[in-house]
Amino acid sequence: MTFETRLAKTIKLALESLFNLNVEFQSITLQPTRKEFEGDFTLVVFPYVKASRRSPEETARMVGEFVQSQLEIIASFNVIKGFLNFSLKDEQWIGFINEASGNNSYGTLAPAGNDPVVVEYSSPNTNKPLHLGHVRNNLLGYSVSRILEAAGNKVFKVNLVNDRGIHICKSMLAWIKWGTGETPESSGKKGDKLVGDYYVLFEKEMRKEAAQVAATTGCDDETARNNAPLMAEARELLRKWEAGGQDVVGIWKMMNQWVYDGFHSTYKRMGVDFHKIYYESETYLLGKEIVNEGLASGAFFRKEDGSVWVDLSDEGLDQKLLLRSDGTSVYMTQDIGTAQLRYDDYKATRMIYVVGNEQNYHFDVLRRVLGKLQKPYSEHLFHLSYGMVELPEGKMKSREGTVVDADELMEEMYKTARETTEALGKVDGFTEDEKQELFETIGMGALKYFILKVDPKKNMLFNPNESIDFNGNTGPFIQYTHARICSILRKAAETGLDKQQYKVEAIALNNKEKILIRSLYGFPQVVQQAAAEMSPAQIANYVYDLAKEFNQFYHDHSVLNEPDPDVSRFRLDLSLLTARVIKTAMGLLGIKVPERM
RNA sequence: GGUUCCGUAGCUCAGUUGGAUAGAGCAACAGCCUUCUAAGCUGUGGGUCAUUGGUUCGAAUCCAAUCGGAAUCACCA
Repeated sequence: MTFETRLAKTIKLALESLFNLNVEFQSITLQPTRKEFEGDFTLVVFPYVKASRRSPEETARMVGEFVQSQLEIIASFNVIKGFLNFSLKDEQWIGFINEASGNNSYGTLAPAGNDPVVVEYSSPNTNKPLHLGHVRNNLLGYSVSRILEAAGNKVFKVNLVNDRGIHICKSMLAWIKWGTGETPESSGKKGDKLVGDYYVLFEKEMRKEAAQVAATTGCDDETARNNAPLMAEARELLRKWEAGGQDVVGIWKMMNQWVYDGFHSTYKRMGVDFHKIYYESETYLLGKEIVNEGLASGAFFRKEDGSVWVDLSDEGLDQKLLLRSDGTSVYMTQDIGTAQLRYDDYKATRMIYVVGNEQNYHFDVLRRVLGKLQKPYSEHLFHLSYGMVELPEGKMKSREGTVVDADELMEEMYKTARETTEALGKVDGFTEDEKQELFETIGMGALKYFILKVDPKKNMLFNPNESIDFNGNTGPFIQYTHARICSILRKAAETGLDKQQYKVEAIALNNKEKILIRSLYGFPQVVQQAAAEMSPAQIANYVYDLAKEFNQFYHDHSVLNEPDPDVSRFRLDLSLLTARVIKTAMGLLGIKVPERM
């Protein structure tokens, strides 16, 4: 039973016997006492003054006295206005550290197995390399998966690759027309970059044509683009692909494989992975069947031109297209199919889609459409919607060349980590391999933390001209704190301090120790909360505070040079648990922590 | 125009589900390495929590309106 639970139970008893007031146990909320006041847990008594018919101070004093006399873990209490602050006995806190420092998986739960969750993330197109927006998506998806696992869920990470459609045909067409057989091997380019270049080439040439069309016919931009001869060729290619034309499918497979090879290395460096990869080319037909079922059951309707629609006007939305008049499927059709497939594959109780907030409307419609179909899982879809990464000049635009490429960004982070670390002279005793690994750890740590510390639903700003910081509220700051602790642990192992025992009653906690202990004590709750809200940012902010608190403790008090052997030994446990929580928390963000840096 | 989201220090962001005097980092300035790693620690300055009302013991947090910004409203994905 947690300290809070025991306190709350006694408080409930106090309210009953002192004021004849019966309150819901759940409604008694204790909060950590703010640092500027003395105490560990605070009860706000204002809600009870009506029933007590006494002043807030008097009410608090009476409850405090009752609780202190009944509950042996309480050392003292104080009252400030309507705030009742309880202090726990030191031995309780020390006992907690003693127990938790012996628990290798402190803060996380074992997977229950009966509550499978599917997290879809990444879901790239195969015509463009991954950029900063994808980085946010991937880091969020991976981290949320880890956090849900830590909260006891069985998690399946899946990726749905958008490998078909008109956009792929554009890259293919450009490669066929102007590629002269170029391959990743012959060009030395990464496969996804190569294919992306042909997509850009197509757009460039097509725009030239469109400009001519517009000049001769005087039509608007959009019409001009649709009437460009290259667009007609691309559509023809798509028809051939859908008809299963051998040569087209061959090129398609080859070029997609180049892209997958390229993505694979990007994913690997980013440290993300998947249980299963779905391909739209393999799933896009499934949605049609379901739509036809809906048509038969009357959930959907057909218009005169043959197109199929759902009417959501009774739910305050619009009519939405589900099948084109030529019978081909649209985005929504595909998502209806993949939702069903995923449900069949995993019997998931929750299906989480990590997708940008520009698709909020789409997922709102998807859930309602599945509801119309009376699918049991329609209530269990969750769109984890995240904000865009913006540059100082606004949105990233590929046309203006302001897209921040994922590979280049990671390489940049590596270089900055190397320069900074070497300038500090921190790697003198390192082998070449160890250096490489350390620079990578620090560079990726800085990048990941920078992105994950921001609340997912908010837009965030990235300024390419200012390198991501390594000081202050950053990944390297936290990594550094971990490395410092590891240094203490190594030395303690050399002197044999870690083998000794200590006497609880010989220790009186100081303020910095208490603050640190309370933070450590709160870790499991933070994990649960982050899982409930699917917010890695909560983990990030927690672990930053923890690292800061350790640094303050470290600055004011020594572990190894402490003359009192009991205190020294206890502080070693405190440090050990801090290091472990830092490592676990950073792991939930997909960030490694070095033992030396 | 409809819908959804956002607005907190010069900049980037927190703010524990309605609690005490709104916090960090960066940037600026001033200190701290003979002591477990100075990627650290300490201090100074910086705020009408967009605005106005409402709800109540109590509001950055909840409600309404207004202002400002973003996304979306395709037989694109």
